[in-house]
Amino acid sequence: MSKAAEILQDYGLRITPQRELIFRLLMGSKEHPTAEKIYQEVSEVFPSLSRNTVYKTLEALEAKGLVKRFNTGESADHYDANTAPHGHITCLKCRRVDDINGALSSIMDELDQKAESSSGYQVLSADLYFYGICPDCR
Amino acid sequence: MSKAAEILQDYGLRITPQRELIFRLLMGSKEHPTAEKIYQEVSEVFPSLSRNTVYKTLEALEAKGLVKRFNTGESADHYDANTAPHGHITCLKCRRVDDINGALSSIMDELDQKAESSSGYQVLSADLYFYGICPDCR
DNA sequence: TTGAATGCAAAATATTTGCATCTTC
DNA sequence: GAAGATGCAAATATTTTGCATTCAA
Repeated sequence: MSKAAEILQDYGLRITPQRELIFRLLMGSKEHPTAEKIYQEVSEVFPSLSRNTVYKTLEALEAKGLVKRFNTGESADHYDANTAPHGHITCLKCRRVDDINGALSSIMDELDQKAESSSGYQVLSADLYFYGICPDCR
Repeated sequence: MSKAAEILQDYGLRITPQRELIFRLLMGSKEHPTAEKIYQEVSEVFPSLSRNTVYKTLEALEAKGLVKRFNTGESADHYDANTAPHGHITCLKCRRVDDINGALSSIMDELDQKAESSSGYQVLSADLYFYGICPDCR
């Protein structure tokens, strides 16, 4: 059984070929694909795949916390199977989205605390989005 | 001439009653309304207002940097006339969105630098979104 | 008076829903 | 066998586009 399938099982999700491939693709990608991108890739393997299944699958994965959905200012949402807290950076020219892992973790706590004390909210999570120009576009 | 109208003029935007009211409403609001919310409020004053005008107006304001558009995970985008860098915090229960002003500014630079050196991007801006439970919902 | 703003209708995009069929457990 | 997943079609929600009319400068 694939790693993806194991995780699905651990989280009480049924293993179907479509679902496993969608999740596997997300786990193995650093590209934060949109639902449409996933649909296009997976439907090459399962030509009968419907977008509905992609959305339902992503919804199920999101509900279990296995993927995270986010938006960088474009129309379509992006999905990410990297569930460790991390930031994202979007290139304003080519629109690619990269992860910022680790580098920020030391400041995150401080950030959360300041947000909490200044807002009066109980802070549960934070999303950090950076915008700029990627190395390739410069 | 209203403050809002003055700013519109300064930025080379024509002053129309609809546009002025939309911008005035955004400047005077701490509620980060959606396009639909703005449409509903402004169409009470101008019953013939079309959504198109709201979107076009927001687009013009955004292009001049007078308002900022963002998304907190819901379907509709929010608009904010507070253009100074600041964070947002969304209540996961009631979905209200508050500003986090000032409190974070001291860390922002450090954050940008870490993002820049870890990603190789040239960082131009950052958006910080916090999620939690607001004082009223606790 | 001229270029931009408005309003209406229709289109485009992304996502969700209803439901019948099929599959996993 | 039952609960859940899939796929198709249609619906919804948000935003954009085309175009004729009106208005601000």
